[in-house]
Amino acid sequence: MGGGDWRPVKRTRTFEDVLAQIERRIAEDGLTAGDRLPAERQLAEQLGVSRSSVREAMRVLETLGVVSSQVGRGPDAGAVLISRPDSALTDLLRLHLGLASLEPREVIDTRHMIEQWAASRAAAARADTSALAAALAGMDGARTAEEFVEHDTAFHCAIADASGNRLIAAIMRSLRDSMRRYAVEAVERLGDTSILRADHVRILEAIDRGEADEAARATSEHLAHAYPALFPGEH
Amino acid sequence: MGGGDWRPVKRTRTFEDVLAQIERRIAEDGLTAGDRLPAERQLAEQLGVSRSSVREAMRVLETLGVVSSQVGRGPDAGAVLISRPDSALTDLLRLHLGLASLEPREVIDTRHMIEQWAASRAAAARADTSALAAALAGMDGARTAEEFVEHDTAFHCAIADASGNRLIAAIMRSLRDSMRRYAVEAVERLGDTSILRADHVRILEAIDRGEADEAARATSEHLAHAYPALFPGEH
DNA sequence: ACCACAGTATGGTCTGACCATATCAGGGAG
DNA sequence: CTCCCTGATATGGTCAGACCATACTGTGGT
Repeated sequence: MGGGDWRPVKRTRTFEDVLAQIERRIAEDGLTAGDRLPAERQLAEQLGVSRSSVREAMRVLETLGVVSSQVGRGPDAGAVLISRPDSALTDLLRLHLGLASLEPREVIDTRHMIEQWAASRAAAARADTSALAAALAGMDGARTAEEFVEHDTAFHCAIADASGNRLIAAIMRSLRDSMRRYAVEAVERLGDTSILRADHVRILEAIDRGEADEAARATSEHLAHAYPALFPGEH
Repeated sequence: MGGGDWRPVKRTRTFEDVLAQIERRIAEDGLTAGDRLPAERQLAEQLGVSRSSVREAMRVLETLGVVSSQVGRGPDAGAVLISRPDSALTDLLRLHLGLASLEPREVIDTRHMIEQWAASRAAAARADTSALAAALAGMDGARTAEEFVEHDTAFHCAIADASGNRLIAAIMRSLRDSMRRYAVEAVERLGDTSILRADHVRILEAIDRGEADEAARATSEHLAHAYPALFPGEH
């Protein structure tokens, strides 16, 4: 073990270099959603790497919800910058739940925290509640548990949207997506959803009146009602 | 344009099939962190696809913090299942911040929400505070802004860890990582960090005494102190 | 018992080819 | 002139095969 001045020939993989270059270009050129990246073959030539490496970098960016690749020709073809953190977060949560490295309880608690915060914020900002009302109406017309959960999800995501924080909204949407299966089971187990409906109305009205504390409280109690159905074994 | 029974030859890309297969295998075989996936060539042969497609799937899983690839030979080589949502979240946030699809304010608010919740939870659970104390000591010995922020980050992440929710902790870590640059600038702008230190002591003691509300309040006020330095332009 | 060295399985990269798709550019029919 | 058909073309998606660097494994010699 000689001196400490050893230097690795190569620390980063080629596709990581490509990623760094693309990220640098995004920052320097001020690219935003909607702008196009060079074609794969072109990018490979520009950076002096193979197309495979460029493709692997593209896959990473696509996974992170930063680009969308379209085949064909024309203005819409190629790699276009987008901004869709939602699906990336959803995939991330789903996989880590599958690996049992995250427990449902942790996801539920996170959702509780977010939702309470969002409801309070939405009320304070006197946000528009038409989306919430529409989701509520959808829940009334639901004929199956799946359909009910669909509109329930829309309701709760609408609250997150109304908070005005897109990061919160994206996390909320991902949490709901990754928990969808559990939610459907819970609704089926519950049977009567009238209590949930009353909760929703209370939340909506609190936001409508701009009562932040009441909105947070109503949300918290609503989730307390829903929890036993989600965790039938616990108490 | 004949009848409507047209069937697409292929709706999903090959690497997406591979991803689905791997995910299915994880679920069915109950694989968890530490288990190994088959080698790329072997997987390609098993699934009847090219190695490139397998590699692209691997890149996705790696991006999501689900596998780690090691070259060479032996028990530690190959694709090993891991569970590291942190880096994936960090990359996601950093890129979307760079795309200007997320504003710093949204990240800051999210952090505020999380930290308040975590402090309250940690206090309620009477969590061990030795990690917090250690981080606090590190801040006292810090000679540069970078060093200070380093230990400050450790302090706040320790609170998130103490909440017992790994998802929250992962989000917290990612938020801090993606905001590191701003934090360093803020500390340099602030100069005197004695106020921050007093805040930290107050938070730590509240958690130590199990006073959840006081812990949340102290955290909130601490962040209120730090905000002006983060957004010097606003008021 | 130890060590040096060839063997080998692994991921990382490159090349070149072919396919499917979607637009684009012309040319012919009306 | 307009409309539609058709071939050219640019794009991502996939494949096959090769080579390299790395890191363990086993073997044979000391």
